[in-house]
Amino acid sequence: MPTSTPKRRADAERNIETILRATHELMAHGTLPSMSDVATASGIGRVTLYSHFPSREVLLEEVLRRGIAHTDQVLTELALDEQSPAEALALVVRTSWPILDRHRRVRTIALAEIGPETLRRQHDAAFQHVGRLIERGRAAGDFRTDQPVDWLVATFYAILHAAADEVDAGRLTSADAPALLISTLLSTLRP
Amino acid sequence: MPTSTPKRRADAERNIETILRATHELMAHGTLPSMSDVATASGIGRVTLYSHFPSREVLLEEVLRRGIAHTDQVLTELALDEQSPAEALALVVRTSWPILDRHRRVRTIALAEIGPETLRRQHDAAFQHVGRLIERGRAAGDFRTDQPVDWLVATFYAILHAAADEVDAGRLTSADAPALLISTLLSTLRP
DNA sequence: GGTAAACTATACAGTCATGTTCAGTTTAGG
DNA sequence: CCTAAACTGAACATGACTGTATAGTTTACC
Repeated sequence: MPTSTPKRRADAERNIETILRATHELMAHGTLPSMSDVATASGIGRVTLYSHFPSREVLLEEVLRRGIAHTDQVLTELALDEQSPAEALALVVRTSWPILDRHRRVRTIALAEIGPETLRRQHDAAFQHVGRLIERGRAAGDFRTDQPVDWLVATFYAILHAAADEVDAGRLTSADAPALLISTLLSTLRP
Repeated sequence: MPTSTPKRRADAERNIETILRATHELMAHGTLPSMSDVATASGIGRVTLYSHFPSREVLLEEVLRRGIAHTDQVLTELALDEQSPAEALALVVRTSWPILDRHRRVRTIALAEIGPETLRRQHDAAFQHVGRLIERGRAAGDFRTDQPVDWLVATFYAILHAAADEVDAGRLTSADAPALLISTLLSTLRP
């Protein structure tokens, strides 16, 4: 579905893209940017910025929405259903890892500004991929059935984020992470 | 060691206590409080507040420091070394759980204000209890040795926090959490 | 009961961010 | 090439917060 097209001029379109990219960049760097920060970083006037995004909240939400939509698309393209549960899990980890590495801080920063419930709702799409995967694994007898699926999904993402934090702290290299993750995740999922 | 006693009057002492409690309360409620907020919530004048804590940063750090010191003390008193590793793990979970429930948000809120490195340094004390426990379990052959201890500790806390988040989200009850946690944690730690 | 410590309210200075208005310039696109 | 869309900087109004200073009142404690 094409996003509703209110006949924007090409330069406007381009600037919006620039703004969103710059905002993401700033957030990924760890700071909650002010509108002035965004304008400066984008090389765009503050007034123009406001003409595209009526408030900072809207801007941040849009940055988040795009990131999650992107992740969702990538996970969808993996065609997880065509693999065995264990293979699919490894695939998800190896694919999600570099993406997570880029989006993790954005999520944390946004968390402070917009509510956790908004964030959660946005995230649900991505969560569902893992949820389906786990349910399939349970049906096939590969994964444990003595704990709620919700909990297994929650631990899955918690462990993923833990790895990201460990990389940040310098106690783990980004290259070592996937293997370690798959090993730990299988431990939590196996019967 | 008695904290250095610069001859404060009893009412001052009492007010400081009140301020710290109120600040903790506000942070636990999910908001990063301003100095005015703290003063109002404490029923104490803003000027008095400043006379005890020269800046907001100092106040927040002190709140955090006390929380961690308290946790550390509780964990120390458990005498973990006198139990088997698996029993000690269960004990840590059951003990840490209610404490975590009260301090988790404080930590998140503080994170936004003071740097992550300050927070990390403060947290290290608590982490060491779990670190020692895991190393002891490895030596006894009860816990796995194919992953770094640092990683096992990181997953331990990540899973604990995940449970807290699930309770927040209403997908898990606080009462069910400990059993689920112990089960999951043992899965990640067993060889 | 006297004195210094501690508290209070009010007021002020300074900073920073948000969002808006205006008047003027550039540029996309038919 | 013309016009409307898009952009620009400068200025303005507003509000929140941080700290500090002042002058006066209450209270702990010897």
